[in-house]
Amino acid sequence: MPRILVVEDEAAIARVLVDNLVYEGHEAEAVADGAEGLERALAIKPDLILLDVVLPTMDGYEVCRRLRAQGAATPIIMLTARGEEVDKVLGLELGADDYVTKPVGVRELMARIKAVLRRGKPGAADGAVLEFGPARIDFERHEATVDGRTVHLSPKAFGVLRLLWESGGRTLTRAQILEQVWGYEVYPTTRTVDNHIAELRSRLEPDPSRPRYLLTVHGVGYRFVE
Amino acid sequence: MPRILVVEDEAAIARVLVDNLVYEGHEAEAVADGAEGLERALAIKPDLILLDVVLPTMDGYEVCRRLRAQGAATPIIMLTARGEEVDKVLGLELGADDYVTKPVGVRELMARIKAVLRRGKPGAADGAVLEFGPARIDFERHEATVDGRTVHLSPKAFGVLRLLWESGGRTLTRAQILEQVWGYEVYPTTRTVDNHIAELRSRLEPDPSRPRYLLTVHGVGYRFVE
DNA sequence: CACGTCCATGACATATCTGTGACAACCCGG
DNA sequence: CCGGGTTGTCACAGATATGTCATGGACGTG
Repeated sequence: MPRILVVEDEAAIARVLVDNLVYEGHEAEAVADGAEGLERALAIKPDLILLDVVLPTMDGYEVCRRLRAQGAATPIIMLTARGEEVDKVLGLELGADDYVTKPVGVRELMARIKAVLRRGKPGAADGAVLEFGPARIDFERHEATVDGRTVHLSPKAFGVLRLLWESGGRTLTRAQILEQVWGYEVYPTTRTVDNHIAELRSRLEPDPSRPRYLLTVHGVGYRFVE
Repeated sequence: MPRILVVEDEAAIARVLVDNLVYEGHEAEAVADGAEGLERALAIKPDLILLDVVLPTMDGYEVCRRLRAQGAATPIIMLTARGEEVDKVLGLELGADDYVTKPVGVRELMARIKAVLRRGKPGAADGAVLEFGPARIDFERHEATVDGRTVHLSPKAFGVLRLLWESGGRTLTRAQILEQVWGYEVYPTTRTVDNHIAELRSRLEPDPSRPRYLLTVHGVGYRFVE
């Protein structure tokens, strides 16, 4: 479960953010000033930081800079008031991964958080390449090859495979897969997942009728083993 | 240890840059205006100069031009705001070795610095020519030829192609392409990207209806393979 | 001011993806 | 070995995404 640190001095805003983050299934914690934010960030090593620019004791820019100076690669989304010097924020994106202007719709913010988290997933930056058997999948390039020949995979298939891979062998239910790959809004039938699994098998498994990597866990869901 | 001069008037950005450079094991120094930058560059003969375009007293273009006029071969990376006159930087043969648009990820910038330093001096011509199939694109000169015959490419098309090329085969979404080539202020429809891809294909691909180099990744975006 | 280039937009045709349902094959516990 | 629930497979049609083209406006030039 992604752990998110909110650094925001306005209590009302902080509360809204934390509530929503928790509702979305994240683990969220808020602190109210810059120095404390920096400290907590280093202590709990969150997966993402929502960082207000205007803060007591130390402003957001400074917190961001210091974190980076210490080599922290944690994704950071800066929160700026509208009309604030956007250029400054943008220039400073030399450290931040995204920025949003307040007031911001919660939904949009959550979407950006998802985007940043996904982007920062293990391997997203460098070699997001999965190899098993004769297959080789480069998620960065959206390219899949089997025995050197490129095979075509649909976007959804890529998504499912990536999720299963990133889950490191754990079994996921169809509902979990739908939630992760499709999103929270649209819920197709769980049978739909089967189809994409079938696609993956038929194109990647050496013997599609006898899956060796994309395994069915009867009564539960699917899992991927390298 | 490589010595790097940063010419950047916004203190916050300069600080971030210097911090990161030092963190990466370089020797870094920053000055805040153009005239001073020119002076320091001649005085300390750095191994690389990071040069902002917008500067007090003398803009980056001018600094670059004057340095070259004096025979300085120091590699220069220009920092421009997104969507700013990239053409100018590239086309005017100012003698810059690379350019990056702000905001830029620290990681990417450091990578480019490393690349430029490794490249040594011959720099300029080195990385700016793309050849694939019958096509040859010289980004320095804004010149494209197919089978020896010159073909015309619009500035935007050049930008798109260069971005895709520099992305080394990664798939970029239309939004990413817009962000990088157009800038963050103006957001044309994502369909606009399609048009420029179409232009590139119709002029560079041997068989425009069956693209071999400029590939579509359905549901995601585009990528370029040599 | 007329001209040409560049470029964003929209409409349309086409290609591709996706969800669904039906049925067969399968698994597993009685 | 049987039966109920689960999964594999397939084809189809609706939904989406993309290729393509024409239009008109913006801009710079002569």
